[in-house]
Amino acid sequence: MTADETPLEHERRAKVARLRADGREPYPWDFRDRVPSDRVRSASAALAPGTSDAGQTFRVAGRLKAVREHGQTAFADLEDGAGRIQLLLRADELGEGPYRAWLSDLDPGDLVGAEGRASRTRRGEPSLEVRELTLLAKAISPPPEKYHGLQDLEERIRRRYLELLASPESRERLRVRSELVREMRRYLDGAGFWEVETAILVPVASGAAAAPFVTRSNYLDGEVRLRISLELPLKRLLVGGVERVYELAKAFRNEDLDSTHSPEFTELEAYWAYADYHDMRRLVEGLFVRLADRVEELRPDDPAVRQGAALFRPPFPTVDFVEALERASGTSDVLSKSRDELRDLARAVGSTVPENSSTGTFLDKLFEHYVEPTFDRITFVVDHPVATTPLAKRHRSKPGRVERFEIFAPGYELGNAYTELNDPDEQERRFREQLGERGDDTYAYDGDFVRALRFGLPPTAGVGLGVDRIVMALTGAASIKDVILYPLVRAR
RNA sequence: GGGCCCGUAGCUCAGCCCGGUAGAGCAGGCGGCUCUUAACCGCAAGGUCAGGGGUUCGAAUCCCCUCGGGCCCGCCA
Repeated sequence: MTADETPLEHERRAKVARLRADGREPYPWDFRDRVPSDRVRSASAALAPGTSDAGQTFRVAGRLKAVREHGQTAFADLEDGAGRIQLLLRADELGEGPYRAWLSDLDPGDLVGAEGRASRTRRGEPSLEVRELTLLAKAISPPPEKYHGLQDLEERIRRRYLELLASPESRERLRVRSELVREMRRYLDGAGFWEVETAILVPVASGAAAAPFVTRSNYLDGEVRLRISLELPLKRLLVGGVERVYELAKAFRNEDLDSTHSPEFTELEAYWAYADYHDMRRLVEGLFVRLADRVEELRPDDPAVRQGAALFRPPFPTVDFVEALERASGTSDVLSKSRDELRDLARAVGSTVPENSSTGTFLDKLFEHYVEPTFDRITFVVDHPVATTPLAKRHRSKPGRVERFEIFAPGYELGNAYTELNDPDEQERRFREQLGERGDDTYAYDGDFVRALRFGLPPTAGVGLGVDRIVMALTGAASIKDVILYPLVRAR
């Protein structure tokens, strides 16, 4: 036994050695002409129990899930991407010697190819009556327990492959996410948006107030950061004449992981020239309907999905940030309160944000405390105070406000959109006001972005959506870890 | 950062309160069985009880520390 080998693994390595000694390759190169297992299943369905169809030969390949030996007959479950099919092995069909050899050489977890004919057992189970069996890859380590699977949450995350191979449900979650992301792209592609990729490694992490990951470039002989949002590079593209653009990719924030936050998360940001936030709301609502339709198409019988999809169907309630906050908190004239007054109000409701936080931060804290918990459906919060949103254009008719909407699902934020601020001097002023008010959790000052605005950014609407959270809400996932394949874990 | 909880065989879990030879099922080994499907029956095997320290005649069990994880709260516009 090698140092980290368990007795089980030792046993299975011995089988590999036995196969090789026998001239049979335990890791062959290919297995041609296989069909998905559901083809066998449907061919079997037509048969009478206890019969088989000698007319057609099928070749299937997949993972061996269970072997039920029964003397001169044995049953095995083979699982592939299309599902599960039972293999029927008979000593009189395979020959006593080969039959015995197969049963002693094969273990649950092995990848095998099988050739045979469709049949149905006496009890009616669709099966493949096997004429020939080929080991395609020997599993040295045993799979998780066949009935309970892999339960330990830590193991499920650290060794995602084990969860996936043990649980069709986890593979299904992965498929649904993949299809939903594809649908987002299809929707924006169809609306004439170009998909682009902007830099992940940046000199200044801008576009949001969050702590970046800092790393080092040997080439630059200095620090670089991982982006915390996609916003500013995308808006620069509109200065350059690109009119509709989106990026669907990861952003990184140096923060804790909990049920709704992950230090690396997937964002969808889209920018649309010659449009405002009313246009953007229509675009987003159209996307939500498409996603709701798609997810119900994918999982029509899943009650959590039915509930999730229903959330994403308009009409959505609209809540005015200031009115809602004033009503819920019993405070009047929130917009004319000083930073210190707002700080005291936030303190009074238990917020422990730093003393020197910005006016916008205190307003957000108050909103979070008084209004957010009341959302029981997807809600659009609109027209935030200017101080909360340094990159948004001031409201055309409501003084002290910006043209913005924020989208909330019950329990967490899904996205954020506004008519983009395109006045370079006002942008510079707004950045500096925040910097002046407070130190480290403000938006990083991106001087080059202000310089870009001086060349003219068209009137523009932009949106940022949390892709992981949208998938959560649509599928009824309780934790972001259910929709992110590899959440950040400590090395062990 | 604070509080509570968890870590026992490859996997799923008992045992911990109230200290006294470390258990079961699955998987694996050997034997039996020609229609099972969490197959079944018999036999044998499998352990750094997360790690370290302490209390005790004796610690998986009680105490302390460390590591990893979970949940809640805080922080993260």
